[in-house]
Amino acid sequence: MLQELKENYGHLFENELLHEINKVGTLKEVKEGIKIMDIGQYIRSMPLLISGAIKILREDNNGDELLLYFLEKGDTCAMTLSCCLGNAKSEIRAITELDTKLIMIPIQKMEEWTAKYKSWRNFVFDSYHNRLMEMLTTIDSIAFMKMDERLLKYLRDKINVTKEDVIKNTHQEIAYELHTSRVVVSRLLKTLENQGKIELHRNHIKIISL
Amino acid sequence: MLQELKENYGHLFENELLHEINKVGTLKEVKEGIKIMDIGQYIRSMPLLISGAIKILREDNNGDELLLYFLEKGDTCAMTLSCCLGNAKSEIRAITELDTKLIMIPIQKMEEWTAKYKSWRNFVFDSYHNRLMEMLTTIDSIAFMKMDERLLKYLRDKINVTKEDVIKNTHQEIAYELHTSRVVVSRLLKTLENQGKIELHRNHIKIISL
DNA sequence: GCTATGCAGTAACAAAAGTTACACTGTTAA
DNA sequence: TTAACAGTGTAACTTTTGTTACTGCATAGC
Repeated sequence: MLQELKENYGHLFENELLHEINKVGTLKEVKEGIKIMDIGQYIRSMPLLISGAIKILREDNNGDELLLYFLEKGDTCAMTLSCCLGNAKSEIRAITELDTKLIMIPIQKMEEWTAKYKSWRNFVFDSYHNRLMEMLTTIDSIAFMKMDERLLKYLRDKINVTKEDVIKNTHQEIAYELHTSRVVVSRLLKTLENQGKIELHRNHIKIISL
Repeated sequence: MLQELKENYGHLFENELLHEINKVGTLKEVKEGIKIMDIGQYIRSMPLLISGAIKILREDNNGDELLLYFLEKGDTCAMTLSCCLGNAKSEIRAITELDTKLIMIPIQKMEEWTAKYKSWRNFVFDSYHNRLMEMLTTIDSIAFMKMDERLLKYLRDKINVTKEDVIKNTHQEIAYELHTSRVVVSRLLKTLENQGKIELHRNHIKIISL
């Protein structure tokens, strides 16, 4: 684990902290599509992403979903940080988008390290900053953009995360994450296909140029 | 200023920190309707709210606005915190909603106090937490609610902040903050009036029961 | 092979929101 | 006093999004 830690967090944390993380953290490998945190669940540990990606979703009372953003290598979940401190329940759902490696750190260490290591404080503040900025981007999307633009952004974000030119999702799944209906997604995807930007296939979408 | 500090932040900060704030902070009184921070502006100090309220707005490329949330007594602006650390520009606009008293703290103190005072760290983390939660609420509104519900929530939030039963805004101003059109706001307000929930007047709205 | 099922395409329609246009009414400024 | 203007009410219309319904097609399981 120390090897992976150094590769991904070596530039951020001093050696002493890296060794502390190595001592108390546990490496977890999670397959794609696994729910690793749900709304209302209590949070006992904090994840540091080593590889892969996690999608963060919000849900309303009716069970309607919305994709908020992705977490990637070097990220941590600011929502988790946030909830740790308040000893509160999770407000979001987290599902692995890819096969993912992460180091789980017991929340007790949080406060200790925040006092002890400046690099840890900076990391935590940076995480909060990044998440606030992502949330602003999300708000921009749903407040200011029409569904066709939002769909385009969705496709772009997706290939950015997966590093592939094929999106393996059904129209229904995309509809859930954008909080719209399958028919609307099919309609808009079809016009993108007519514009030569994508190719539609059963269960996957080939990206030509976005 | 020390008096006001103790009243509003005495339960949060130890005496030593209160005195430090008193030493380096400057008390500012700002009239209602003043823009105290704009998008793209650099941030040099951090505000602690003593009284009044500030509304935080987001704007897109076309100049379209959206109200994100209000800051009140005891709050600080997590966006400011966030930008201080990154030495970045403001991503939001801040306008006083009421006559407002605040203490401005030079950003240099931020890091020093974060290392030195546990209570300050907790305050900063709490602020981040609160802001993330507000952002989630905002996302819930625009993603899951129809315009009529959003308008109702807007009116409720407004009277919560101002502690009055009269909202002194034109339909056009409300439309800007909800990012919709004046006609739509007039239409929805009229149905609320027909339901006996409000009374419409020129330049103000009387709240009956929401 | 056949059938059940899930996925995608499409039409037709409904609802919500946005737009344009214009009338009316207080208020303000000349 | 009168003209200009800002704020509001409302109708008519368009656009966008959501809904329902039905089709065909591919695949998995029998």
